[in-house]
Amino acid sequence: MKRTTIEDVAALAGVSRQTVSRAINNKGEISKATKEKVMAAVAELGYQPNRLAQGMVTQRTRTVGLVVPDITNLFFPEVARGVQDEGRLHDYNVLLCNTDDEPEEEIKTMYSLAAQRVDGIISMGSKAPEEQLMRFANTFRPIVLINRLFEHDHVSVINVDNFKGAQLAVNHLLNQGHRQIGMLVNQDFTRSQVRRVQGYQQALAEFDLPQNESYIVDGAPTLQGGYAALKQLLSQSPEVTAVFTYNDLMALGAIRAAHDLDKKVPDDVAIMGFDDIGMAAMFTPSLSTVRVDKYAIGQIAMRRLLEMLDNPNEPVQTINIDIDLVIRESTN
Amino acid sequence: MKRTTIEDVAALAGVSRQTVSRAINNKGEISKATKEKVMAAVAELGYQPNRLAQGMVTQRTRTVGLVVPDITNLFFPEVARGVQDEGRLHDYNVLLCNTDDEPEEEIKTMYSLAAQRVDGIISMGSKAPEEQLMRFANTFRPIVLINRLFEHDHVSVINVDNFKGAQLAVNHLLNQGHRQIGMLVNQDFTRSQVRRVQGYQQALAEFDLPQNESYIVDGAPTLQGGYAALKQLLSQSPEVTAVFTYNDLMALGAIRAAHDLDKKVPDDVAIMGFDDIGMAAMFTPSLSTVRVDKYAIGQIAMRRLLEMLDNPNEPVQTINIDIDLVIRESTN
DNA sequence: TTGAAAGCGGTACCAC
DNA sequence: GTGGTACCGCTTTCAA
Repeated sequence: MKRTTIEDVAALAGVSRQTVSRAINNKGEISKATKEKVMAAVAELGYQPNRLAQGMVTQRTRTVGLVVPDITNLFFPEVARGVQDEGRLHDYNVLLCNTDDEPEEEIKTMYSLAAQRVDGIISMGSKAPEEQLMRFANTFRPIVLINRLFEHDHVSVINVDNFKGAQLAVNHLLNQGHRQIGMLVNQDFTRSQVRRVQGYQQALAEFDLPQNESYIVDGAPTLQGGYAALKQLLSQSPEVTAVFTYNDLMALGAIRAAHDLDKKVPDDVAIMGFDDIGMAAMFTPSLSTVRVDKYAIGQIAMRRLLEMLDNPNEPVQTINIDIDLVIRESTN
Repeated sequence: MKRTTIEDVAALAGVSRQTVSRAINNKGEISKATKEKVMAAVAELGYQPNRLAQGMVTQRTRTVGLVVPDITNLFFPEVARGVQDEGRLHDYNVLLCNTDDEPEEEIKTMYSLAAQRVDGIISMGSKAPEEQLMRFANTFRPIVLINRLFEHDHVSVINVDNFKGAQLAVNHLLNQGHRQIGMLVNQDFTRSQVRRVQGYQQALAEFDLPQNESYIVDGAPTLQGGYAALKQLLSQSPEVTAVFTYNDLMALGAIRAAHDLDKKVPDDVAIMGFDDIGMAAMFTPSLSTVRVDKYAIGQIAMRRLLEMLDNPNEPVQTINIDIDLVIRESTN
């Protein structure tokens, strides 16, 4: 299917290609009459410039890459929307890639995006080894990393205040009178995971409570993971009366597990999540959690990327996203 | 940041550009010795071919466009994963676009994807006017449409058996003894919406039950929409004992609404959804629903697109995706 | 087996 | 104000 080119438009309008280009891009001097003639031809042929060709010469593709562990995880679609909506405002398209948390896939993906000449990359929950990420950042810019600590002058970083969030969450449980507080977490050593555990530990420490290793139970960051992890925790340590989870998905799975164990939430076990996904408010009991504005994260990341594109020499930034506590029925 | 080009590799290896191209693409005759020399240079420079340039000459970008109403809606991320995973197997990337169910945005998006020279487009839940879609299909190929009826020799269609699914669902409720059965639905006139309502009506008709217009309540296809719609339905028609919803999100919202109205599910109201999203099994009560293999839909759509790309002259296909009933706690 | 030249569809730069 | 020409980085065609 031969598509119409700038040449066709030029021929129909009886002008040169450059004139067409000027008319379309509102660039350079051009008489009103010619411009109208050209635009008429454009409309008649339904002409749209080939973005590849434009990209070749301008070295800009108006495309960014968004790398996430798994778009199926309820956290990421909202971030993706933020990125896309902000991108659309600036006529940018988004290439979405999943890594399944595999560092090699992640690195491969980033190089592939670079080969496709995206203008920038936003990567969330990166697990790539420091050194490989460094090597990549040396060859590509700009990059925005979400929830990963990293220093490089091509890389801006956006971090949720995971430590504070976890601290607030556990403090709330403590203030409710709980003293045996467990945590369900996916031990994947990402920054957000580590910080949430540290916040949990800090809160306990400030209450002069002992750190009981066996109160921290490992599990996948999913409904099923939380379900299994709570069952394990309660069978090992039946004295536990409250649980803080790595994310809402795990928390909702845990609530179901409690239900299946004939434990009432929050009377027998209080459960507190992290993220505030849409489902959290509708669940029965509705979930107390730490709210993270996922959409805003996406928006901010995209804005940062565009700024870096416009001002390549400006120093990179580290942005902290604030969080707050949402108390619902699952804690009391 | 100047990236290394084929020229750099050629210079380092001491050969011409075409020889490098041949070595990389395993195309044409080339001696083993030269090839090794070239590959060494490629490795040393970390060279990756510019995909834009490749696309310009081959007229293939190895990129497809995926158009969805809203990636935030739990149904779509799984389909997107199916598309991407299948795409990745063939070295394809996916441009993801949201339309927010706005026909104009949808059409604009498709033209924009065409301008970016994606090799094909997969569009889900299209609401674009027939005539505009037709005009677009005349200028672009190939296209795969999911859940929209459309005939064009550039367009393959994938349909979930919505009619049968709705029929099965309502039949189950009828077999449980329910006779006052309501439906909560987003009246957006998409194919899937219309067919699900028709299936509901057909099931009632086959039981010689009257069609009560006021039993069909309109609502957004979201948690909140289902929540509000159930409240409205029960206040208008308190005699209703069972409800079938357009999708699981509405069903889960409805369950919460029933809870807030002090109605037991399923004892006071039975609730049946559609889609079987991951959350359905974890909710309390867990949700009876019509299972749709969303991941498979994405996979199949991508495969179909690749086939159409490989065999442009083969006639297009219409593929039906089968469904089945999953009975859980919310009906009995 | 290898290289030179043309061209994909645009834009930038420089004449006129 | 408008047109000619070079060139972005690659593959295809054809000649050597």
